[in-house]
Amino acid sequence: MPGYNPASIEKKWQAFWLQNKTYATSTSTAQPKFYALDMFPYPSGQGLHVGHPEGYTATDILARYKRAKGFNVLHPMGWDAYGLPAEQYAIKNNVHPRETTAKNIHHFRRQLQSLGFSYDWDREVDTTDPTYYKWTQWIFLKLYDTWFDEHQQKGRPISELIAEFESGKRPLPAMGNRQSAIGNDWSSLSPTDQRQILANFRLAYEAEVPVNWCPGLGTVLANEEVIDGKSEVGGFPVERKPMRQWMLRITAYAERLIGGLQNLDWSDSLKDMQRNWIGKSEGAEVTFEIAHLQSPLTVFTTRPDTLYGATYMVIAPEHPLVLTLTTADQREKVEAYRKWAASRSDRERQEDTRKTGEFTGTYAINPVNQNQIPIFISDYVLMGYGTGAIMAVPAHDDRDHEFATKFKLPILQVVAPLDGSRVDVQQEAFTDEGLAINSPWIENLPTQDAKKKITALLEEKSLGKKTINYKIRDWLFSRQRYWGEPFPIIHLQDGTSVRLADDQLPLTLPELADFKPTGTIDPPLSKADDWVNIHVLIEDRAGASLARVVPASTPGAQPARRELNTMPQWAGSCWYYLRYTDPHNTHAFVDPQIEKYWLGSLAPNGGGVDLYVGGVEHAVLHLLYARFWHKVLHDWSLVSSDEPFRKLVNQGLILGEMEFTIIEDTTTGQHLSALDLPAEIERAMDDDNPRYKLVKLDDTQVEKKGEHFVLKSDHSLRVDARSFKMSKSRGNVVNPDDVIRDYGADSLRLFEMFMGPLEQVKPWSTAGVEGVYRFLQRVWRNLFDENDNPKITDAAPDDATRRALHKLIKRVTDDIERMSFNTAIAGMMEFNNFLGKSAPTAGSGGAPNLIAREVALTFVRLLEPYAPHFAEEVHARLTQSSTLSPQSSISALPWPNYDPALLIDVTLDLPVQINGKLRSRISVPHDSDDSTIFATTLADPEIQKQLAGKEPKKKIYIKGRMVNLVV
RNA sequence: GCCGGAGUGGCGGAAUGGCAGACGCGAUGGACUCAAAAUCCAUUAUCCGAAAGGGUGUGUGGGUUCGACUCCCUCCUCCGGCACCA
Repeated sequence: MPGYNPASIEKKWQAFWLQNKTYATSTSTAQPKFYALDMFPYPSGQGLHVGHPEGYTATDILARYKRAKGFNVLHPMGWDAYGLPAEQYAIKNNVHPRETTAKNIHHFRRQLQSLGFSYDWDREVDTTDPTYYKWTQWIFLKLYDTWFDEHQQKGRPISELIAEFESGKRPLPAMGNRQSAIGNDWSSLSPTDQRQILANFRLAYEAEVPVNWCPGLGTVLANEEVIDGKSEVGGFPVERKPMRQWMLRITAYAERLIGGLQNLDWSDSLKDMQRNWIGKSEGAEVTFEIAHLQSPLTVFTTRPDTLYGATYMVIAPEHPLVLTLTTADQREKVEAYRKWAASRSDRERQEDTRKTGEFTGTYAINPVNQNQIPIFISDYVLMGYGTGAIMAVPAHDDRDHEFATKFKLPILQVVAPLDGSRVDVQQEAFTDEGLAINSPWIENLPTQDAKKKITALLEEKSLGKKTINYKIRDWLFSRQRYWGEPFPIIHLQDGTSVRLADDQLPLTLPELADFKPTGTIDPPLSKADDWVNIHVLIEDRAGASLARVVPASTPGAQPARRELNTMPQWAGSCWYYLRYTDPHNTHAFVDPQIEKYWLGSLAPNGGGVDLYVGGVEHAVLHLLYARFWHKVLHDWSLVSSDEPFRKLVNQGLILGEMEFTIIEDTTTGQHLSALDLPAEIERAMDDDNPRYKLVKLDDTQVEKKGEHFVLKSDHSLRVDARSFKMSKSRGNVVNPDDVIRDYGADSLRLFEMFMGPLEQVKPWSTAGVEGVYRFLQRVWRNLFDENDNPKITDAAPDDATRRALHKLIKRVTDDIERMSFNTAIAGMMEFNNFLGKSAPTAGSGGAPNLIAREVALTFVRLLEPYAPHFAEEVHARLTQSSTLSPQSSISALPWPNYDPALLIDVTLDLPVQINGKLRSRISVPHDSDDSTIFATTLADPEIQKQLAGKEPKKKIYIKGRMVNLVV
């Protein structure tokens, strides 16, 4: 069958590309480089959905374009293959997660290859491969061996900290109540004590922390993985519970993680999401003495200027001083409140924010005026933020106002509006900035100045200090799961832990027949007895301990146990972009020279990945975690840039096809609008045998009336017209395999790029896929006759065609550079329509003109990044290569250049406006001077009619664009 | 509530200070066909008008400008994120 037939050509070219390694990245570092990175997928059992090809096509277009521009392009793909779903599936179906993972990877790889992406498949990485996770463990140990020097704002080797302790340059920190026993001589400490001290500094440390324990999954979850008190995966309830966990000290890097955002080419919204997550707020800590008590209480506030308005104080129920502060007669009530607050889940707390609390019976002394103010406990104050205690200023804080009103506490105004207006703070808190009043130290100062002055005074009198707080908490880094990277950590009998020696990596995951959760807090790895119980020799490395696993019979060997937790799924994705640059290195996670070439600051654009595209769902977590690891590696001079991802784009979600729906009452056959459904109907639809059902309508049954869609047959019935997120339950999921089967990969790629701007949310449209499919058909028919013989001539193209072609080159090139793919495709469609007019297809009447070979080849060269199989096939047919070689691929052709002289039209067709309204148009030679243009304009009959003899007050000519006359 | 983004035909969208609606979908009419599909041609913001032509029009109201979808201010709506973070 002649004509464009994607099914037959796509397979052929995919095989050709793989066989010839057409898209292999060069190991030479002579050329300029371009690193186009996709967020690697979790290979789920569902396979690809249409959202994947969206971002992947965008980077593929850039990769293909940059190759044609002479760049050495790194465009890799891999698998983020550890993770809960594989383990859940494995437990349910009793297969090893390794098997399902391998199967899923195979499926994903086949699907991606069927889309024609130009990945270098020799650089594939798999986070579950021991040759990969060896280095994940190695980097973890780097974090373990790092402490954060606040002064230098930099991670430094733990050995340098030891050296500072040894030399006495840094005093030994206190160790709880053993302070006096420790002394101040590092080398006289026992190894156990030394290890305990160091553990307080390491970026990777163990801590007993209240965690989100999810009994349903048998694991703890990060805060980020808990949504509304339920697990993000599976939706199981989550409870708070203190457990020993591995933590990463990401909080130490908070300031640098904020600062680093500034120079990144990321969207503002994405940067804001990261900033909000880190949650920096500047304020002051203020110390309040407690009446009749020795120990003072410190609060954090961002409004120190309202200190005179503090009429009471609140501490969190879990605050360690609660019991000390509570008087005997209040004890019973306070205890009861504490118990009640502890039993409340996060969810309940979020849903019910009405203020509750209890008076402790004790008073604090306001340091600026010596007023005694009552101390309450309440769960609206969180232990995890600031100091877990606040000064309450009900006149100027909504939450304090609500509490004060309920507990009948005094409300004292200390800030007045700037405009002199009156506010009634008894009724409502005034939270804006203004002028300080009733505040002797700062009377009449505007808020900003008042903050500065009172903070300075507090510091002077040792009553407080300027403080910065962050919302971000340390990263909970361990999971009670089987399917993850084991920690290269050994627990000794003295209760301390020690890292494994580098040369004993990778620490491979033990084979377990039964990897189900134990049902207790013990992780599944506790079942691997032989693996867990080992003997080690402890070595001393620059003062730090290191464990080496040895046979039990080895002299000096001591019994020990391995860490039973595994790392979270984020671990492997924190550094995969580095591994792609040097994926087979067995000596290092990446070779320094290679890293420098691909990510170094010597690169023209300042280092990091040149383009990173992925879903917005990773806006905070993955991107924050990866940036954190990258900065630690940078502090070790192991990577040459401070930021990993210079330019980042989030592709918009693809929604399901637009749906028109109404509701049918099945008993009466009556139709109802599906908009604003009464609650009882909505409920009834969930019944097993629903009285009401949703009726989907064809778009021919519907029309627009005013603001709304209505039924054509009944204008009074409003139709619900909406696109929904694709979901199995809605039945609106589009499978890319089906689209490829029906229209081919090129049409899928083209359509996803043509739908609209990459970053935008947009609905799927099957008719739209057909539209781009027809476009490719038309291109084919313009170039080949009904027997697939080329309608091509070697004669030079006519002037108009040449000009149109050069305009197209410029347009497509500029549009790719700014990632405006939809408009580039529109340009190619226009050009093809132009070709169709000059070379009418057979059957349409006109005598078929032949298209110049040069024009056809340049056109498909521009089309290749979007529709590579199609372009290869056309190129091969037009060049009539009988044997296919790597050089015969269209990708061996350079990107065309345009001749700027050809972009200028010989005659200008200028619109003429009078007072900004279009009235006429004139034609002038493109090089006419202003006076010629105005003369032509005034001579124009239409303009003369409009002016009716009036002389324009002002004549404006915008070069090459338009003329405007002001009368 | 706070932060960010967006409002343009029946639909997806184009135009980032200079001809609003490119391109595509859908729709309508026509050609080809015994017929259908496919393909091709034409029309397609809206109002007035037979037409020529003219008026209006980018969520709302105002402003800046010779000129505003585009910049500034007000309000409204939708989407995304955060949310008792002191």
